[in-house]
Amino acid sequence: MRSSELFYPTLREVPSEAEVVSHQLLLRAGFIRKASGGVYTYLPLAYKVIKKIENIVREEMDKAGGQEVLMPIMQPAELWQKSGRWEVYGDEMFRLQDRHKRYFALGPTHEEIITTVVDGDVHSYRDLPLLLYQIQNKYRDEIRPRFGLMRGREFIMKDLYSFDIDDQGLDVSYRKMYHAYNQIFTRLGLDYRVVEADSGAIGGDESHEFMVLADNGESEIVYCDNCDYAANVEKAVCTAGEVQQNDELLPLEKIHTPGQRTIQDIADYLKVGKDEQIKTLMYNADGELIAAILRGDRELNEIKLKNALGCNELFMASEDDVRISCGAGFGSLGPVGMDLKIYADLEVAVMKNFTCGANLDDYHYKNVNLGRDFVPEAIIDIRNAVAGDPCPLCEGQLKLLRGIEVGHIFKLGTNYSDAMEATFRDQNGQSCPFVMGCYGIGISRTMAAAVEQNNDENGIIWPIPIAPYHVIVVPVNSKNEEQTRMAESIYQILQQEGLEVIIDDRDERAGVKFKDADLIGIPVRITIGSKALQENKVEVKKRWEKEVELLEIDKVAVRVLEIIRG
RNA sequence: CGGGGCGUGGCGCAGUUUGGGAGCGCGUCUGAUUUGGGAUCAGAAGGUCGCAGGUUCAAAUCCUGUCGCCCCGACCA
Repeated sequence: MRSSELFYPTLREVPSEAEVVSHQLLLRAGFIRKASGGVYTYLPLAYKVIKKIENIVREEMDKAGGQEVLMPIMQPAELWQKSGRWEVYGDEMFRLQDRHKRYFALGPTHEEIITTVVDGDVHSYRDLPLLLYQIQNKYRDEIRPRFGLMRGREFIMKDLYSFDIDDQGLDVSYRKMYHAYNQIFTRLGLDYRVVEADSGAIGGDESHEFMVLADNGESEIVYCDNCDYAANVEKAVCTAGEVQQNDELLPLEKIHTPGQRTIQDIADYLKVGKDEQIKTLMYNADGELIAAILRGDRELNEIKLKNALGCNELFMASEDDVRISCGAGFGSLGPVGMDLKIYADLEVAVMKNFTCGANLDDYHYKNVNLGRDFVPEAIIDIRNAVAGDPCPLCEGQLKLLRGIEVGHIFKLGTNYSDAMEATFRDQNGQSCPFVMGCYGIGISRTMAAAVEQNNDENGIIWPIPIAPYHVIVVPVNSKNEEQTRMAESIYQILQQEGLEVIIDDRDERAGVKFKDADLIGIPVRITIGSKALQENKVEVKKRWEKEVELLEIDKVAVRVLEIIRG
């Protein structure tokens, strides 16, 4: 491809709307343009990358026994009403009406459709397992689209749905996908981790997320420095820690603490450590007010609390509600004498003589002890894991990383097939619901994640497997015929070797060409300049290294192939 | 939806406080000189100041409404 003909409008300045580096670079390098919030056009370079990612995904899905289908984006409301998700999905689903006023959804996902199709034509256990997948646009009216392609309202996704006879079958399908996903992200050339995940609203008992590591990723993950354990912080198992054994229980003491509201306030005022206090958080769980207590320096994990309570809706209570039932405001709450259900974090059970609010404004208790001064409804794991926590599996310590969730695999079980009444006949002629799994990869997000992980101050550094082109040939001076001729010749040779090549044939100064080549992130650059050319040599430079190699012209193709093909 | 901010040539911004000439840098076009890291000089084109009302002799500027965008929070691949 000739630069002069390639449509890649690069920008010198950063568009002000872009905050994160992947968004900035994809805009600056002429990969994407915005149509509307969270909706983008993929220009030629971006679409090449997308297709490369898709093809790697496609190959691994096929290898794992998947069959590709294409499903409607516009889906009738009835299907969603049947599964119950027409209501559940709420404002996040795009809805539209046809001329007959019939409702449709723009598919945010395709469980309903695929389950209906399979139910219609798969009637026997003999036809299972069945693995069907699609790669296409999906739509979610995100509360807040952001970070360019990272969280769009229209995005490209691969979803595979597995249909099995029973849980054992699902285990097999799940493991196939787990393996395929590892193959995929390895082949994409990305640094990633698999973590145990919360399966969220979709339900199911096992779930893993595939995280591309990036410093400013949206998700926090913990991993063990000694074993294979890794989990989303939402899911990471926390342990109780050591009991403070030799401390005696001291008598409860009520202390006047005027104006002291926060954990920090009390730490300063009473000279007690944050880890010697407990905080009391009030939640509304399906309409019932409950208290969650944990060590003063810890953060509550709402997902863990929600899972433990088994409730549908969980949100922080208003201060007014709290005052009515506890008699005090947020800064002075505590479990002692509280008339609500109290859920204590595991750590609270091993603390002794701690400090907390007294349910009376401007008063706190000292030397509170669980069991003696109050009895919780349950003692459970409800805090966020932090770096330095003990690994739940071994003697190691947990470390913290940030990542971008690019893949997520779920065991759905019979949640959808039950709702959709999708069944087959087993060996005994019994009608059974399909046992399902669902396995997603955010294709467009993966492109953004790749940029997020691979860039420097000059631009993108594409991993070779997904680079839009392998090589860019740059004659330094476009007016120099000898250089131009040599550039054209190398361009031809490399193409004949099956490489994807750009030749920068524009009448631009060398600086402009170098800047653009770096910005769009082509892995290998071949520079043809006068000095080297006199010795019959050209420069080969890898995008991710500073050094250049001076090579005889007839050695260039071999060297480039070596770099690209490994 | 709550909080904050922004809409002015393609991009980045000033001008709005205190109403009266629509400006700057980059980019684009023409010509010349340049050619190893986003050149220089000379010239040129390009804007309903997001949109709709209102106030005023006069509105980018003041008022009301509305649309869009960005950031923080709850949601998620």
